[in-house]
Amino acid sequence: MDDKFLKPYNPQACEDAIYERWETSGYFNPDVCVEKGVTKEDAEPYSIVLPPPNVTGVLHIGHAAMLAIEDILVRYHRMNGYRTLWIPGTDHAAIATQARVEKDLQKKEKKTRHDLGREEFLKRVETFAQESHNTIVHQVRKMGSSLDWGREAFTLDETRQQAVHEAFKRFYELGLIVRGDRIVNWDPKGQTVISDDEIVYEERKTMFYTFRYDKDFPIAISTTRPETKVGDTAVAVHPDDKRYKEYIGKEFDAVFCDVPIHVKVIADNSVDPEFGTGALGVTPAHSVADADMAERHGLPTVPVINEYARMTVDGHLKDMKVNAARETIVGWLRTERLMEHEEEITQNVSTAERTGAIIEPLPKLQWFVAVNKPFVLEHSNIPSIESGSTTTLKEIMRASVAPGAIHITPERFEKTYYHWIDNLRDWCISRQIWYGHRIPVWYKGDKLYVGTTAPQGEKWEQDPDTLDTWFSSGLWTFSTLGWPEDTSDLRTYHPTSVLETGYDILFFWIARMILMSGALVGDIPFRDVYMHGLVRDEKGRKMSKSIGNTMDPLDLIAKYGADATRLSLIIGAAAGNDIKLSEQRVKGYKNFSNKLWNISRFVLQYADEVKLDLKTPLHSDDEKLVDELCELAQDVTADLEGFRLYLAGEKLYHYTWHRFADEILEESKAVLAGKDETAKKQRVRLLYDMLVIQLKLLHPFIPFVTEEIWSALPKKDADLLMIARWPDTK
RNA sequence: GCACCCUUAGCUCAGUCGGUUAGAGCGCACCGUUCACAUCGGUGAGGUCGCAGGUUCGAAUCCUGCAGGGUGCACCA
Repeated sequence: MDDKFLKPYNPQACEDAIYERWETSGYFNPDVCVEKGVTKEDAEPYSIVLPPPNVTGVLHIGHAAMLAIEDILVRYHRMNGYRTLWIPGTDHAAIATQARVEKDLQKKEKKTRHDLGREEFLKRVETFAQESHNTIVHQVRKMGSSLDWGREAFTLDETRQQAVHEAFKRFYELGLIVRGDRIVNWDPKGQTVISDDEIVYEERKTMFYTFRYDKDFPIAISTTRPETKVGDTAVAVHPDDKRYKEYIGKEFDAVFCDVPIHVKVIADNSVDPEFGTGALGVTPAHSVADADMAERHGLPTVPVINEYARMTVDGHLKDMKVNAARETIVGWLRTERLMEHEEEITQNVSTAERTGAIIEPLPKLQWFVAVNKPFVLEHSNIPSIESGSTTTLKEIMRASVAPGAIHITPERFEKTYYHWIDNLRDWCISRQIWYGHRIPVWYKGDKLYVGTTAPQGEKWEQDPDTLDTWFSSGLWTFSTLGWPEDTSDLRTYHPTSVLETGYDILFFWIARMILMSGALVGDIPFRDVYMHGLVRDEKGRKMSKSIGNTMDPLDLIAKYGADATRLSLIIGAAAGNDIKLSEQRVKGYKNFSNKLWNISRFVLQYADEVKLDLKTPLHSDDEKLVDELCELAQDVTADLEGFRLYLAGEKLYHYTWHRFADEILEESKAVLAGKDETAKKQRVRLLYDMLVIQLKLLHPFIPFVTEEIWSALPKKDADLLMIARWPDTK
């Protein structure tokens, strides 16, 4: 027996060396596995792309959970002989990374990005991104992740750049990317457009004012934003509202707080006659709903607020911030005795997720992905969409999540997904930031060129904007496999097997990958979606820096080992359910590693003593014990296939500790201390076999300690446990 | 407003989509320990499965309603 068993298991002393052994073995790469006969060339492929962590800093505990889950799936399939590929990568996270660097710049040098200029600023961001990348990759290795590092990708590297340009070009040619002057969500603090999904609604108390534009105006209107009323071009009422019927179609002039306005009274079904006065001022330039109404009625659009959330009208409101303008107008309404009613209401205010600023809806010329526009999908493997048929991106998204295509675990998220699709509007993809994929469009006068490289000839100016970061991450399942080239990786590993991620990112990312893959590859991007929950603190609060309750995965690994950290994130975490993590839990699982260590010590000690011989027949009474373990193996296998990792982990934990150690080993002591040499040999062979099976079953969950024990086994069917055969469950 | 989820032991949660006396971990109480392991072992207490109905031979599990908690989407000016 190896002397190392005389001391308690010490993860810190073993883990790095074990990872090194795995990595140099080359088995993380399926091609090597085929080469060395670990798996067959025609074996079924199994692939996962790692959801790329943002290069904004360090990994958090949620990433650790993600890595643990995916590594379990990957190791399990590798041990089952699949050609198993898990691709690593990182995400440039355009807006988040840029914001992070800008913040540092402001803090340390008191400079803005404009002080440095585009080129110099981008260099800074790239340096930061590189450092951040290195930290992340180190952390990912620490978790024991069996990723094929030779295939590592970055959402902003050269290969992915090509994929992005190609994708943009194809979408443009299909008419799915359009440029338009539409109302967008403008973040006045970040000075960029953001998508609907980057908005967070916050409940706030606001005053709700009811007033008239001027003394002679026949209809009173209500609003929470009086400052936008200088941009009104209509008053809308319900067509059946008797109170206002006589005014429909009439036009009025008024001077509203020093600003001359011209409004027409229109009838529109979207107006709720019960709400407020039943009449609303229509501001086509600063409200999406009003813009829709303006389009229906052919109303003019009068912008009155600019990108800095200041008023653009003439008169004494000019250049005022919107809040100040609101106060001025409210004061004016009161003195003029135009105010009829004021009350406090709670309202959902749209704020930018990244900066916290209140969103200002503004009309801007931007690029959009048209989700409802029909186009011909040349080639399709998506059920219910035939090759060459006319469809829409929305239809692709809907049809892709269905029996025979993508299955989401837990299933309830499928409903949430459909619900979201139904409410989906065109996706604004241009951003006024510098870090990211520059939009592959060039302008010269009124000419426009869309291509993967700059056009020939002089004086072409590239669009200064960059793409929404989700545009490039949407391509992730196939851009990592070499698309748009027709690579063997792409043919073999796409669609990928599973996409595993947190449920908070279902719409941002999953829906977009389905959209991209459907339109560009004509196929689903993955067969299964597995969603894990949020890791919360022991009181159930979200972990956040401001509360100070974050847990650093590297700290936990340093204290308790990667295996314990992994188990604590798996057991008790059913799909889609949040998990409450406390350090005590992690500590408990460290004890488990040591328990397994001591079990091994006990068995190996006797294996030495009786000169273990695997040809020794089992005692007939003992077959029941083997059957019982096989039943467990069957159970665990079924749980892994069904994504019930928490159950599989718990069953193994329980069996090893409370059945195998507490009962089977305890009962064995009498035999092993006895004088019947044959019985002893039989019992040792039994225990050894059972230990080997347990090590294999436990390996995906706690790879380090099992591999470390494996290296000390006198007899085994593989050099490394990571490529040993999964126990035959029959 | 629309939709989804949750409510089971003191705490955190399972209960694999109807089937015998409802389980685990932690915690608690008591006992034990000359050795694989104190990073231990044994024993035990503890549950009207949120509430009220219904379906069924049988319900923690299915249906309806109610109460409390949470999440997503939309949003009325």
